[in-house]
Amino acid sequence: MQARPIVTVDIVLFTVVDGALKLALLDRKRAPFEGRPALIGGYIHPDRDREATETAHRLLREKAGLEGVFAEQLMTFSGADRDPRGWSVSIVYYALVPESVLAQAGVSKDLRLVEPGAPPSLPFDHGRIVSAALERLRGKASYSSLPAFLLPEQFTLPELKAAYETVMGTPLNDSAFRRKIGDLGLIEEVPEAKSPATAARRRPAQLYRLKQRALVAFDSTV
Amino acid sequence: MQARPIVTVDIVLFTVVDGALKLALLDRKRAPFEGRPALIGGYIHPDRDREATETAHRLLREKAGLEGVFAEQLMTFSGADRDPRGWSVSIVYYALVPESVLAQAGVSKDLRLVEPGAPPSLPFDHGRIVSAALERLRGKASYSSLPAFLLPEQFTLPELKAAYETVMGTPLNDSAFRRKIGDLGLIEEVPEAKSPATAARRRPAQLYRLKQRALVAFDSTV
DNA sequence: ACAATAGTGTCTGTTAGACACTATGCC
DNA sequence: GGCATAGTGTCTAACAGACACTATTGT
Repeated sequence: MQARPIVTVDIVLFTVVDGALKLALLDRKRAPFEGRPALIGGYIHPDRDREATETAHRLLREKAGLEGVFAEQLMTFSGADRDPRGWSVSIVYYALVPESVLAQAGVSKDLRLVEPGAPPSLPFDHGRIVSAALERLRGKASYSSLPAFLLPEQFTLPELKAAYETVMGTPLNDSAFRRKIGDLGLIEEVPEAKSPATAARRRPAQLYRLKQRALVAFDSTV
Repeated sequence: MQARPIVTVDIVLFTVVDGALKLALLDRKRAPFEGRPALIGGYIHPDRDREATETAHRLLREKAGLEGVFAEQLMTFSGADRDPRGWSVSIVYYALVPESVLAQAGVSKDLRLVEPGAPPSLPFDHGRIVSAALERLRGKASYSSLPAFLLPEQFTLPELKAAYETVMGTPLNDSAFRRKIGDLGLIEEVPEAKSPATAARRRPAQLYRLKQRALVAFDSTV
């Protein structure tokens, strides 16, 4: 029997701050590359994780203090050269979290938010992984309600539109956006709920949330 | 340090026979599930494979006698319960091969071609894997030249259209199909080449092939 | 000439973007 | 009333499906 490869899970964690997409990194606590910012990652614990998805959520909890975050498998990177410890496999997830959640108590203050398009030089093949995650996020955003996971549980359509624009990097047409969102049928009105008409704002907006089935849909694959 | 999971690569191999999509299975040579038909699979050999994609191609070569087949990563399945040998990770690829290649000398005669929509009961979680592969194939076919990999290197537009229809399971409009294929820009005419006007056929058709860049595009991810 | 398949042109209904318009709140 | 943001209605241009038409071969 051959030696088995090392198996890890890595997470490309995205959020939106001030209308800009950000990538969350953590400084590595151990060799190799100790002290350098890198994707959130760790070993699979066969005795604690029933599945790699559980590893991903455990890592988000233990390393970042994040609970119940949206995460989906991106793809698996492998090879002899990507990790100095030897032949390795990394099952990579991408995750989306609202900025408001990052501000909550219990969430790691060590998370570094960087520009995902031009991140600092990253260890392993994490640079390539981030590129692949960005591409997937953009590709999938346009025909799904993915960007909603960057917002609080309840959100207005203008907020959702801004989240799409941030992810895609291009402005959208307002009425076309509303039509499309309606056609997708993934979100629903929160009855009787209007956004607070805060300070500079004027007319309050209708609040929406993801339909339950939309959440379920995202548990399965691609 | 924890025990490492078992790491395997499995391949969902598709072909088209008489206008019907088929899934190729191999009888397992070893326990567990010895003798039962299953996906083509095997261990990563860290000393021989530089990358999981190389494992996939090596398995296609060693177990099925297939060389240079189109293969792309689908996703990774993992967990404590999917393999009786213990906590396991399977990096799954799907592959497309023309029927003509399966008929060549050197290709394993043990390949069993079955209906992918209703395959025999499969060991491990291979049933779920096949469903996911079918879904991906259908989802991706419509905006790519994927079905061309089910055809010989040179093919006519009517053949390509038939391949699309087989994969998608629905008839397509002819002129719309030609427009779309042209817009995608993934195939090119083979200069001066017409299909032979065989027996029952009348007017010969222009031959096409995938552009080189289309082949490259498929090496990267989703 | 005719049968059969390859390939093109055009008509039409649907959809996405542009943009002007109305609606609702605070001051 | 004025201003800012929310939300709607409508016009138009691009596109996909339908389908009739032309083109090219073997017999």
